Amino acid sequence: MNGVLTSGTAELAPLPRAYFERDALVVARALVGARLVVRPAGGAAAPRVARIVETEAYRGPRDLACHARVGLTKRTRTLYGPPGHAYVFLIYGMYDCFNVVSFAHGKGHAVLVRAVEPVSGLAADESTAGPGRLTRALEITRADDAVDLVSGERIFIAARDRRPRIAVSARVGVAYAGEWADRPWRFYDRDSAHVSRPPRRSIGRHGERG
DNA sequence: CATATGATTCCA
DNA sequence: GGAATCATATGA
Repeated sequence: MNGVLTSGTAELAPLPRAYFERDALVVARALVGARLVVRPAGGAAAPRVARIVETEAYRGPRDLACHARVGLTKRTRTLYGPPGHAYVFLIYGMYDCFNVVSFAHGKGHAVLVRAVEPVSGLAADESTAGPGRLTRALEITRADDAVDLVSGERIFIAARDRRPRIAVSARVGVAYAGEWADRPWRFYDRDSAHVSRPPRRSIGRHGERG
């Protein structure tokens, strides 16, 4: 299984390991517009394909919003593992969050995927805006923790087919992290209607554009 | 062992 | 505004 798929005329192939071997801040920005592909268990059903429209960078133990702040534990084993693997964790006892381990083995960097927009193979009525919603729609669970995203077997990420207009903001839901919560480490597609927390709609000509 | 809490979502 | 719901982290 090399993971190569065809979607119309576009080829979907897994991004290489080197793509993920960069600071999470770089990977987070690069992933906006990339496509997330999930092969349903069993392999009979069509792959689910979605375009990533919102991400956040988490940058290791010094970043007090990052799970890596507690050091290497059973939970953070994957986060501290090699880049290009999925780090999936349960949040609030109810939702699974999908992350991509980045930078280098032992660094504790990851990129949280916060929203995607459906491309193919997804139920049209299910929302994919929000980290808990997209995993539910794509059927990504903690069972997928530590899967290799480069092998192309179960989950992989394919390059963007066009360059999105990217906006930046502070990360969501990390107020406990003090000054780290204010870092502009959230990236989203300005033109997507599937971002989890859209910017305030500007009224008139004085509104900022993202 | 006991307790607090979270990279969220949904409902009133 | 508040509940749901539970694995993880931390302290007794």
